[in-house]
Amino acid sequence: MDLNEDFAIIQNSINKKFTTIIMCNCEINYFGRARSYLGEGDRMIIIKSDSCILVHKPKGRNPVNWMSSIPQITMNMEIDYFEIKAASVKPKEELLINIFEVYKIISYPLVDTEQLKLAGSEKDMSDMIYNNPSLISDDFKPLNREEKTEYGFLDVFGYDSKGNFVIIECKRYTAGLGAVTQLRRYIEKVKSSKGINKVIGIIAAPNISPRALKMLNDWGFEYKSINPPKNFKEESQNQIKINKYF
Amino acid sequence: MDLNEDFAIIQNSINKKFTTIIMCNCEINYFGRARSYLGEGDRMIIIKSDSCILVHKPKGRNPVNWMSSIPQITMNMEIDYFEIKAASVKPKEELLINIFEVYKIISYPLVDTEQLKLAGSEKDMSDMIYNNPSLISDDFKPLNREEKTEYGFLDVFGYDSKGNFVIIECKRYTAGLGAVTQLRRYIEKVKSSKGINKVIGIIAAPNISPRALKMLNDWGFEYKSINPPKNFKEESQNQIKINKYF
DNA sequence: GGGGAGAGATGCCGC
DNA sequence: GCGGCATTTCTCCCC
Repeated sequence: MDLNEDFAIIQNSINKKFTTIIMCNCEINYFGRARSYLGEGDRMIIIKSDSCILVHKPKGRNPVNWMSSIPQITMNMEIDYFEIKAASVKPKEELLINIFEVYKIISYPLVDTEQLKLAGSEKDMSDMIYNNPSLISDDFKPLNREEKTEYGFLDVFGYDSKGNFVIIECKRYTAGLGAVTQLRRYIEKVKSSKGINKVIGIIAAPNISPRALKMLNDWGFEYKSINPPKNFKEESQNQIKINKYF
Repeated sequence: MDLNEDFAIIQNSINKKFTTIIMCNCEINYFGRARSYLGEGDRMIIIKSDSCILVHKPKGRNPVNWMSSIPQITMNMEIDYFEIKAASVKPKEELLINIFEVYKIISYPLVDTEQLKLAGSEKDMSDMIYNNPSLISDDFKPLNREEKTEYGFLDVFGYDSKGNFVIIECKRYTAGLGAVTQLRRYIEKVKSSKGINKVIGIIAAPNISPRALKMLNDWGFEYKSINPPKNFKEESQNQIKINKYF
């Protein structure tokens, strides 16, 4: 196959909005949020029906270059190569792929109406704690979870039998310094905004790093080892907004 | 092509460590850091020479399922379908793809020795500030950049003519609340560890969110609008470790 | 190997 | 659209 033929096949496939895969020798320039250049080598180019375009090297999990949510992809035939160009206006970005040789092309219309079901997210974790407050302590009474407030995003909050306001920050993986400063920020804001002093801060995570634990202790907060649930489930939606509580 | 033939082609391609792409109808189960299920539909499966495996839906930038750095990929032929299984021990994970129909297969040995050159990262930004301290102020004297210390990762630090220690936190995009708490943590740590009080904290970023700016002002820190450089360059490597300064 | 932090992060959701 | 934040984040780097 010569390059003109490859060019026509690819252009036709993109026009029909088929999933298109090109294995080729190419060089790549990117201008936009950053600037990148990748010299000549073999790569796999994926162009999807929603005009998102990915370039993969022969190794590694992530694309080396990409562009998504762009209005259209244009192609230009030159003498010794052809160019695939993807451009977006906001953010102003441009991806230019010069293709010198094409090894393989796939063009096929894929149909997929299914959506991924996923369990084990941080939201599942906060739901679990909300529905099973004894995981935190016997006298924890949750009010709501996953609530976005002016001072931040509270995973779970409530109060205990001593009238303390309780804020729980969940992490589905090892909690680090960032988790502790996040919790600290929420607590400071709740204290100053709501004018309450009796606030208990808790990190709920499968693990916590040593330095994060030290910082947590220095700030008088608590750590509770909890794993995210990994089963698919339904749960009730009872909620009490934080602003209704005060 | 029947399924047995597809099975053999794919197994052979994986064994030869060729880049392998399969367009097919399949269902997917994932067990590991989370749990996911994706019902029957058309997808594209990418298996690279380093045994990383990606499953893409017909739309979207990110893979719907994936697995990387796994020792090997195994395949099993069943009656009406065949299974591709990727398993890792740490973290304990398993990806199971049941393939019911194969539409297209590519198998090709890609060769790519080039590496991406990239400009415009946060490191480029801190390098630029280090080499052009007047971007911050006329009397800023940088000591080092990108230094990992016991109290955190300092993008750029130095001192001014009044003897203030200056810590700069760079962000290549809009600085948010997290950037401010990060800076605050570094400054608190420097103050308590080094016993110095005259510390100036600066966020250097193209933009800053209103709430982050308010928090920055509340804490007495400063904001300097600086854009990351987007040109390839070389720079000098003169450095002074923070521990040498004190 | 664990921990901390960036990434052209992406994606989601709420204001 | 911006902002805040999770992600099976991934990746790099350093202890």
